[in-house]
Formats: sequence, structure tokens, C-alpha cells
Amino acid sequence: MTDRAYELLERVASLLRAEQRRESGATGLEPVHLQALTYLALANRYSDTPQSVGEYLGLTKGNMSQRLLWLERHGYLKRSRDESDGRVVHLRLTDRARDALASLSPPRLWREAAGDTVRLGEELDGLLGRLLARGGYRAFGQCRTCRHHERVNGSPYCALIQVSLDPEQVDRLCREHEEPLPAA
Amino acid sequence: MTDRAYELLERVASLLRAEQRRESGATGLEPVHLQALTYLALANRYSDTPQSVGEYLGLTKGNMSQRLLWLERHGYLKRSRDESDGRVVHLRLTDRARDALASLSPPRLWREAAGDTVRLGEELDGLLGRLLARGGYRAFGQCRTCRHHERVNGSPYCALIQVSLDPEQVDRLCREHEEPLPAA
DNA sequence: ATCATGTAGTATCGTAGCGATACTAAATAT
DNA sequence: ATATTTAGTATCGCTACGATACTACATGAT
Repeated sequence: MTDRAYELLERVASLLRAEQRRESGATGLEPVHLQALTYLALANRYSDTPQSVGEYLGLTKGNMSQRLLWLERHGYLKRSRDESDGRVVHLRLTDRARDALASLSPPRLWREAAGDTVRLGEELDGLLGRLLARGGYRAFGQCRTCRHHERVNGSPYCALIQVSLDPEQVDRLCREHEEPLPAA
Repeated sequence: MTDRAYELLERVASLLRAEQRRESGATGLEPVHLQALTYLALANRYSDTPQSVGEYLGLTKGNMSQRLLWLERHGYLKRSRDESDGRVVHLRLTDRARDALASLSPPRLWREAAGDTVRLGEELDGLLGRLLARGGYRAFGQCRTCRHHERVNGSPYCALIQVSLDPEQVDRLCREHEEPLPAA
């Protein structure tokens, strides 16, 4: 008996991808575009880069770079150079991107039929954590659950890159995220 | 708050697809190939056709036809014409295909890290059922859970196409599957 | 019987996803 | 100062995918 959950996951994913293609219609937005935008909508200001998007989805940076260039050319992203490191590029969603996510990102079929997904979310969350840990992937957790997250004078502070954080950043995803060390 | 379960599902699927690509290596087997083979390994003898595979995954028949031709050219499938209907083609896995599934289909990462997936399987099963019903897809259930499944002289019989079935066929997937009518 | 309609499958085209490789430029280490 | 690393891009080859058009067979209507 092969793993039933795996087969179901693959089939559901395949059906949803196909559904998304159909719903995206003339926009030209492919599933991978929407996934990239979804990530960028959640990423903090140190993780809104081509590299990070690729790591998040398990795709190569060369591939992601091309997807992101397409998104910029079509008005879904703004690019900007990092001020202190001339190599890195930051990606910002446009309103057009937010509109696209709002109307396409969980495809209509999901919204109509998925129902209560709390329990499913918990199961997927656990599975993802195990896959990431075992596969050597970055976890991309929220700052406030990170080993390096501290409070200095009452305001959030990242001990890794040693900067204080805007309060709104601490709920966003960070590519440097690490689980807290288990209490001894 | 967008649907967390949906995001997790998409990301897990993306990571697993990428993982599968890497593990498939020089075989040239893409995720869609393995999904098609997985389906065909489970399909009954009335549902092992290009059309059915496409419906199962939500892809067009033209696309599937090309994928399946590739699989045949590379020795993963045998094709044969139906005896009573000259239009339909039946697809049979070769040993090479079974070997490929055995070594690649849940990718190594899944096998090593997925852990207990019983509960996840149940959740995905429920979700899939709702998506299929709402989206107008075929369910592809097992014969023995079908509305048209009967027993004649103790052996399984399909009341839809009006043939008796090999006992081994009743655990396989059928594209004509329909839920039993609710008892009145 | 003929003809229209429907269905299973294939061929072809255009677009895009994807990894691999090679490259540039900026940062960092020695 | 030089070597090495890192973020990102450009290009190539291959394949996935939908759309469209086509063939062959089956079925239904008259």
C-alpha cells in the first residue's frame, strides 16, 4: 500500500493548479506567479528577494528571477536595490498584485468547496515542518517565533542582524528564521 | 486572513514537485508522468484510457495524450486498442513503470519525513470529495463503493455497463463511479 | 441506408515553466 | 590587492500545457 495521503495531496494539488489556470484566464498569471506573490505579501523586508522566493518554493534562483521579471514587466511588482548591499533586490507588490491575489489566490473552487480547513491546516503545518527540517530547507517562520527575536526597551529586535524591527514586521516571514532552542 | 491551509497545500506541493524532479534525475520522468502512472496502477479496465487520466488530474486530453505517448516511447506503458470500440485505447503499466513508481513515487523526502499521515489522509479525502462534487469532476471511486455495483450469483456485477467483474477489479478506480443514493 | 452528431484520440502550434550553465557585479575573506 | 563568495541575470534546451484542428469510430435520426 503506497501512501494514500501522498496520492491525495498530489491529485488535489493538480486539480487546483488546473483550476487556477482556467480562472486566471487572460491575465497570463500562472500558478507559480500567484505563489510568488503570496509569499511576497507575507515576507518581511529582509526576505523580499528573488533568492528567498526561490528557496520558499524549492525552485532555482535562475528560474525565479525570470518569473519575477515577468511579474515586474506586467505591473505586479516594483523592484528596488538594497541601499546597503548593491547586490540584493527588494520586491514590492503593487495594488494590481494585491487585487490579483484577492480574486485568484485561493481559486473560486476552493472558496466554494473547501469548507472548514482548520484541522487540515494543522496537519499540513506539521507535515511541512517535518519536510523542511529533513530536507534542509529554510523554515520561513515569523520573526516573533524566532530564536533571534528579542525585546530591547520594549520594542522588537533581531539579534541576528542586530537591528530593531518595526512592530508590523514581527508577524512576517523571514528567511533567517530559526526555531527557539529547546529549554534545557 | 487568506486561507492558511490553501497556502500550506500549495507550498508543500511545490516543494514535493521540485524534490521529485531532482530525484527523477536522468530518467526524464516529470511529476505529471508519475501521477499518470500512479493513477493507471489503480484504474480498472474500463478506466485505463487517456481520457480518464486527464479527467483524473484535471488536464486536457490533448496534453495527456502527448504525455502518454512519451511514456510509451520510453517503455513505461503498453497501448492496446479496445476490442469492441475501435476508438478507445487501453494503457498498461510495464515492469519498468512499476519499478519507477516504487522508487520515485512518494519521493524519498516524503518517506523519510512524512511520518503518520492517517489523519492528513482523512482530511484530504474529505476536501477532495468536496472539490470534486462542487467542480463537477468525476470522483473515480472504487467499484465496490459504487451505486451501480451489485452481486449476481455471488460475483460482482456492474449494473451500468452490465458486465460481471473480476473480483480484483472491484477495488480499482472507475471513471463511472457514482456515490450510492442516500437511503430513503 | 444516409447523414448528422457525438466521442476517443492524435498532431501541431504558441506560450511558458524549469534546471543547467555561464556570466556580471558587489561584498567579504585572506 | 587578490581570491572567493554571494545576489542576481541571460541564455539554452527541454518539456508542460491549452487551444485548435484533425481523423476515425460510434451512435442516433430520419
